[in-house]
Amino acid sequence: MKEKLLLIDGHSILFRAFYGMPVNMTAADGLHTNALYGFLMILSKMLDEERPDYMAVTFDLPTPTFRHKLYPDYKGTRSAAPDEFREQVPVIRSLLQEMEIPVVTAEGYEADDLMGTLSLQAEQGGIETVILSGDRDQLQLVDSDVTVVIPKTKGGQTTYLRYTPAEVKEEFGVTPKEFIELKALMGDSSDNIPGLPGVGPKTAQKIMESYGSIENAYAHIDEIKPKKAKEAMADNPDLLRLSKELVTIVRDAPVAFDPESFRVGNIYTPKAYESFKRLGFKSLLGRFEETYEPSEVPFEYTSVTDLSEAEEIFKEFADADDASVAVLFEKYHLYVLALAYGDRVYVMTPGGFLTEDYLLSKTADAVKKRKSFCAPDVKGLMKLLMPYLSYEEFKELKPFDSVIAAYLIDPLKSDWAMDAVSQAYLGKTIPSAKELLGKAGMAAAASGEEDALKLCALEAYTALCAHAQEEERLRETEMLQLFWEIEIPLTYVLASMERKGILASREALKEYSDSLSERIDELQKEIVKDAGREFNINSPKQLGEILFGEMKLPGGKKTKSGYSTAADVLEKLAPAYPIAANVLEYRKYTKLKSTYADGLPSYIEEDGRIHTSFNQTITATGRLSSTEPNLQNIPMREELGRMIRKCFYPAEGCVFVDADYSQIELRILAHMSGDEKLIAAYAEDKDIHRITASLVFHVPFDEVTDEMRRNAKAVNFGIVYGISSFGLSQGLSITPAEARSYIERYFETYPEIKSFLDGLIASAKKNGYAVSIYGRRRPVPELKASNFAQRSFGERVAMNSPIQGSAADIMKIAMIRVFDRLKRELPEANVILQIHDEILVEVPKAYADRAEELINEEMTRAASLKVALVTDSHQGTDWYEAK
DNA sequence: TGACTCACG
DNA sequence: ACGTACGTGAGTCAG
Repeated sequence: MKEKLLLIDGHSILFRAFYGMPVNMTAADGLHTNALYGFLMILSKMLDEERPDYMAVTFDLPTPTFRHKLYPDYKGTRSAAPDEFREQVPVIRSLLQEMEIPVVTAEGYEADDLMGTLSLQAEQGGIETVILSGDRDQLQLVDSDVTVVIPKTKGGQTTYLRYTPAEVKEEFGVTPKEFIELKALMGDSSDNIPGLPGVGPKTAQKIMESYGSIENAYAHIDEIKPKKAKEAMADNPDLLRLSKELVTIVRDAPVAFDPESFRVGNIYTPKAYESFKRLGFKSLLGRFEETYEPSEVPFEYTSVTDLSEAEEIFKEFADADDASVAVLFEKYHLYVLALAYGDRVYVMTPGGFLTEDYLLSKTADAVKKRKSFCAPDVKGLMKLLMPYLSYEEFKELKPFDSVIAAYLIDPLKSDWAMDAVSQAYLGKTIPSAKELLGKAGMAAAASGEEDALKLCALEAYTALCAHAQEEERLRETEMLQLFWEIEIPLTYVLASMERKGILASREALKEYSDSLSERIDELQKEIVKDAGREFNINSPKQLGEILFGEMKLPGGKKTKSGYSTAADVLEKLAPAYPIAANVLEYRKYTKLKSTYADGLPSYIEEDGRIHTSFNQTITATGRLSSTEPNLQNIPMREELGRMIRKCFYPAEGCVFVDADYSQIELRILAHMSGDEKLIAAYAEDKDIHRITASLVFHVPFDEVTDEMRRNAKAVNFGIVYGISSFGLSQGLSITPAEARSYIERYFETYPEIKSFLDGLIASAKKNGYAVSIYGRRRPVPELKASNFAQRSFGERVAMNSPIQGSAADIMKIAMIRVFDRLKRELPEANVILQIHDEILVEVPKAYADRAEELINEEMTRAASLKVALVTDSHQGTDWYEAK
């Protein structure tokens, strides 16, 4: 078995990776990382599959090469690569260095020449070579010892084309050696190699096939077929000679194959681990044999068990200039408390004289005394301190939440945690919670394991160290007000909602589940009967093969892994094919059963309630999200699913009051755009979709048909999502051309909306971010992409984010005000859920009317816009009835 | 773990 | 010509 050398064309693979990956991948500091990530994926795949003994990566240098001297216009047609790409080039060089992979360059030569030279030297040493490149420029090097591999991305899947001499011959009809002259004849527009005027790939191939070489072709010049080619050859011998010289890869460049330094070693080095982590390549970290936990961050913490010592520490904490508090807890039980101030970090766990009650009450007293402090997770802290700290007292505090601050500054990173804060603001790598708690999770903290104490200490310490810089960044980005007046007050509201939870009936869910099972069984039998054999209906792969492969239903391929069986595909088939209709119904029922009827009971706690988590640092637009379980996607649109809401009910003697904003996003659009017609339409307080239809289709209000209204409604939605004719055509099942005409008519009707939306795109392009009414920012890096699809996405995001983000801001303000008002005037009432434009409140029957009035009042007053904010509200003895 | 599907606003 | 509606989270399958 011969030894093997892997040569990588660094620039072209990086470039290929750049277009193969979404451009919105960035590290915490905003550096684009898509090409880097793609490069590393390709690299690791090649190492796995090729198992080379030696490797090197070659790069061009920016200085002119001998080819430029021959022909000053060489590569002259090339336009500059996008900035998002260029910033990644130096980073890949340093990553390679950290991975101890040799990088080869030479003044005056291109990467191709270096690969040509190294592969020749390898060949002479009895070593075979695999060249990995993003383009076909190196095919002339292919021989029995040299293979060229080209990654090809198709539908998200990367495959690798391997070129041996046979494959070159098959695809281009020439041997690799002849490929040089083929290319000289046809030229190359990307390198601006002239070639013969009027001769393209077809003619060039024909000439090479017939005569085998340019020299021989000249010998038979009279026979050459297309007259144009003959004349071109006769007229331009010099040009052809030049072209050949330009395309010929040099095989004696001043570089040397050095077996010692090219030997493949462990590329997963400690330094590379550091960088991968910094760049956010989490999925690659698993490849490191051991975790290279860096140079420990220089910090020490002291474990405190002595009561008098603790007293002293709480006192010092209360008096220090700045101070930080972190907790590890579960279900309102404190496991670990860490206090940091000055250069000290103290850790305490409940036990002995330091009871949980003591620690929490002392912490509450201390923060009340000092008012201002920072914490990695204010909401979590409040969930613990709530019994010791009233809402009135909370309002006096200035708790700086490190993670919320980091999220506001970079909301595209949806998994902010303290390790990321440390990386972004202190430039230091610290272990994540997951790493330190290990498999045991919070149980490690419950049992007081050393690593759990360390985690808590590290988080408190990091919050303290990052505080000043984060606050400064909030100031620079003009988000301090958003932070202090909306996000921070909201933490207490959310803590209260999560603590309270919502009652759910196990029995009712079980009954519902059983009723679904009956129909599921029927449908399954029916589907299997139609299919002619047993198969797993839940497997899209198997289902696709049955429907489109075996049963030959029309509809063809769509996804990368086979046939699409998504609802919109099956809906088209349903009228003609009962099996498609049955699968749709089967999916509806199994979804309801597995996700809701069978999924929810496991979240019901001893108090009979489900305590969801409202996450404040996930979404790109400023909305909340709900997890474990997600109570923001409980079925609503169809009656069958909606029945699940009967399983959620208020406490004994209470009712639900549910209030939602009416079309808040469209109203925000009216406000932000200032469009007079839309504002007037809302002022009349009539059906907005009908008014839009009337104006767009030029018919009197009362003569608007249902179809016209439906279309107008879809256009209204489309506007909010960032309109595109294709998207609207999908939504309405019409052609893009028809959709385009609807949009045009819409913009004729509401001209100020058109200019407003254009302005949003322009502003996001100029600033690099979209911004809500309250100054919430969302970066839109896609706007700079050279890829059309990505850029279009950026434009839609630029139009949608300010609207969705402002709606989120207003809802957050409303929640704070409703909560505040209820605390003061109806403390028996509890806000328990938020579903984006809706809040659900549990209140004793006797106060329900008062509560409803008050909720509506605070929600409608939450912002004063150019149009009224309107709410719809209901009362009920379960969620179904209240909505 | 990622792809697919589908529940919500 | 390119390829899409905006924002989420969870269950399931399959490699």
